[in-house]
Order: sequence, then C-alpha cells, then structure tokens
Amino acid sequence: MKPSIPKGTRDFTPEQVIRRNYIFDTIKQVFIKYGYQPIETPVMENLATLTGKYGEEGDKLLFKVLNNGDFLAKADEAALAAKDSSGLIPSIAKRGLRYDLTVPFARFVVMNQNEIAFPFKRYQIQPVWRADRPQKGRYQEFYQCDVDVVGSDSLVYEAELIQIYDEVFTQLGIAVEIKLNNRKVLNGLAEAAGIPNQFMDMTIAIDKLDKIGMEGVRKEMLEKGIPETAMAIIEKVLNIKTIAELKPLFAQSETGLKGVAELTTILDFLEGQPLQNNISFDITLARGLNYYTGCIFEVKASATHYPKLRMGSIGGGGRYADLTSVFGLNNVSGVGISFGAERIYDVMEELQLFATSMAQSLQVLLMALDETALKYAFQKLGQLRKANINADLYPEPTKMKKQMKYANARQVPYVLLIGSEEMNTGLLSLKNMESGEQQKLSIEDIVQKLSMP
RNA sequence: GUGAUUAUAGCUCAGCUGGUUAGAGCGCUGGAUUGUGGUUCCAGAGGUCGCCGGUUCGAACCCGGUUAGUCACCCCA
Repeated sequence: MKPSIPKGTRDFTPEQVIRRNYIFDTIKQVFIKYGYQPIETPVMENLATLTGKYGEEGDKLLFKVLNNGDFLAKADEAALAAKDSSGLIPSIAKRGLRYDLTVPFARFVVMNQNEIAFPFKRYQIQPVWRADRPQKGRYQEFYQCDVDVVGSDSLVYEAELIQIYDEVFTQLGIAVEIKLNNRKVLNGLAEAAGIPNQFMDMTIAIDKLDKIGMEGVRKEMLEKGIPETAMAIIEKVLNIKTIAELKPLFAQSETGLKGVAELTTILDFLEGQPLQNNISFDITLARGLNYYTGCIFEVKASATHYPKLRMGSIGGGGRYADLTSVFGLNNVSGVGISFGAERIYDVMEELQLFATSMAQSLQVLLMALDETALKYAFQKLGQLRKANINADLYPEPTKMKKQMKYANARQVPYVLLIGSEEMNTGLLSLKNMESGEQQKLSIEDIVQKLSMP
C-alpha cells in the first residue's frame, strides 16, 4: 500500500522537531518567568464538555470519537433512519478531541477548585484538533501554547499578558504588531448605533475591514439588515484611531465607557515599561470566539517590517468573564492568550530566523576499518559516551567512502578513524570534517577536546 | 459547506496541435580510488503516467466519473 497520513496532519523531521522545540522552550521559559504553572489535560474530552462552546461553526469542526464496541446497537433509531447526522452523534459518540485549551482549562478549574489557589496562573502547551479544511498555515492538528489566569478581575493581568507577547516575540526575533480592543467597546458601539441585537453581525463585518474595505463592510452589514442610520454612526467610529476620541461618542453607553476605561487602565499600567513591539488600539479587532467579554488581543507579524509576508494572526486572546459558569462555578473571571506555534514556525521559516547550527547534536562519529577495529571502536564509543559526549559508531567496517558519506549526512563535526595503526599505538585519528585537518590523539585528549564548548 | 487547481521514477519536475522505446536534475547502487567525505567522470537499478470508464487506428496528453493533495472563501491559530 502507498503510505499516507490524514489531511491536515504532518510528520516532523529531526530538524523540524529541534526548531519547534526551540519555539516551545522559548515560550515556556517566559511563561515560567511570569509565574505561570504547567498543567495538561487529556486529548479527549466528553463531547458534552466541548459542544456549544465555540458557536455553531465550532461544533461542526469538532472531531468526534466513535464509541467503542457495537456502537450502532445504542444508536438513535429515528436519527439513523432519517440520516440525521447531527441528531445521531450524541448516541454514537460520547467523546471528542479537544478543540482548544481554554475550555478544557475551564473544566479543569471547576473540577479542581478546592485544590487551586486563586488567582490561578497556568500555562499549557498541547496539540488541539479541528476538522477544518486545511490550507496555508492551517492544519487539522496543531499546537497551542496558552497562558491564562483565572480568579481575578484585575487588569494587571491584561498588561502582563501584553508584556509576555512582547517578550516572547522579541526573543524569537519576530517584529510584531500587538492589537488591542475591548468587547465592551464593541458592545457600546452597537448600543450607540441602536442595534444592540445585531452585535454579532456587526462585529463579524467590521472584523473584515482591512480585508474587504469600508465598502465591503457596508455591503455586508446592509445584507444583514443593519439600517443606514446605524451604519453612519458605525462608520464614524471606525475612523477613530485613539481611545481618547472614543469617549464622547459613548455618552449614552455605560458599557462602552467601561470598555474605554479598561483600555486606558491597561495602557496606564504599561507606562514607563517600554515594549519592543508596537501596540495599538484597533476597534476593528473583534475575534470570533464568543466567550470573550472584555479586553481582546491579537498579534500579527509586523506588516511594516515584512510587507511581503502573508500570514494570519500568530496569537490571540482576551478576557472571558464567565467561562466556568457553564460547569457550575460562577463569578470566576479569566483572561488568557494563545501562541500559534505552527504559524510562528512558518513565519520564522519564511523570514529565515532559525539559526543554522541548531541541528547538530551528534559530536563525533567513529569509523572502524576492519572487524577487529569495530570491537575496539565500540569500546571507545562507550568511553566517550560515559564522558557525556554525543557519539555514534558506523555499524559496519565498510569502505571509508561510504562511512564518510554517512558522516556528511549526519552533519557531524568530527569523525574518529580506527584501524590497525590506531589500535597498535592507542592514538586515534580525529578528523575535523569542516577543515579536513586530522590529528592523532589519545582517548583522554579527545574527551577533553570534545568536552570544551 | 462553496470555488479553483494539481496528480508522471524515492524526491523536485519536463513531456509540443494525441504518434511508435515516457525524459532531466537530485538521491540510490557499483566503478575510476583496497586508510579519507562534501568536487569530477563513467555505468546501473528504478515508472500499470492517481484510479475507473469512454472517444480514437493509436491516449501521460481529449472527454466523463472517482479518489487524494494544494490554494482561496466561510471561519480560525
């Protein structure tokens, strides 16, 4: 059979894994510095935990896990006969793959509320699955790197999360644009425009502003039945660039004013602590996930630094006032952000930000020239490894050309040649693969040379 | 869910308005070179042209279907 893997999934070569780990390690180390603790949750959740949390669209994108055993025996007869797939699902699949890390985290918090000290700061780096049509920068299996804090309303956390974004991307060498908005501001806008019931339609439309332009937004909102009068107000607000200008427009909207106040406070916390990256208020930032209630964030690679780069957001997040209440725990506010490791990888690849030397972990390859030398070399291999040197042995005493070729493929900086001459003298031929230089050294000298950084 | 596009050697791809034995580069194997690689030269292995059907004297090429990948939209990291 022809080997293949499911669409939207990928294998990773050693080089890719090393690079991915570099990203994960960088992110993780910043998380730890800011006082966050790791947790992990299962790949599968009960389907009931997941459904309804991501909107109608999200439910469709959930991977469902078929029940074990004779799952059709307990299938809903009526739904089966009617070929009603969505009606059939609850009776044949009780589990699903996690869609993100935030909802499982909320579930975790509720289940462990008695052991947790609030505010609870956790980070989590695990894969998630979405039954989406894959395309550039989009996969069905991908990692998320989340930091969240629950059990506090304080806006210091919003400020802190912005600092985390700034620090991680600075360390990775990616210039980014951090965009900031507040759901309350958008709510206020809907109120001010007199269309509080069409809040979602409005935000979805204005979220596309940079893609389809003001005319496109206008057209989409008209199609959704938003009246011209409302549109005039919305259009006026969309042209606003600073938070200060926003305030007078929300005289009638308490929610809107609250949103403005929150944004002001967050920026105030950050005063005097300069960021490496540009942070900007963007009223067109909406974000799809409907559990957000307060401040929302999104990060993109800087368009001014990389005008040619075409990549969606590489991070996002926000405050969710009441995510745990569906699991029975009320009044626990949370805020968190996510790093899209896959897209960060793709961006770094495209911008050639990975150090070239990252891949070489093997320090020396031993080569034996005949059968007796192979056994001798195997002993020397043990000595080197005992001295904590990453060493390997070519397993057969074949022609040197072949062994050298293998050494090149492994990108080894040194090879150690062992034949009768070396066995007689005890001095082994250490060859520098880059310069071609070769010298005869005792095993002790070799250990010392290779132990030096 | 909607649309576009691609499928030929292990990999990346060429293959003219349909014409007889389907090519290249890289990789692989052997040799030039029995203790020295990344350069060079020579030779070799490797393909039911995604799959099924149709048109034709003749199909990798045209037509229909099907499967899979990729890209865009929706949505999202």
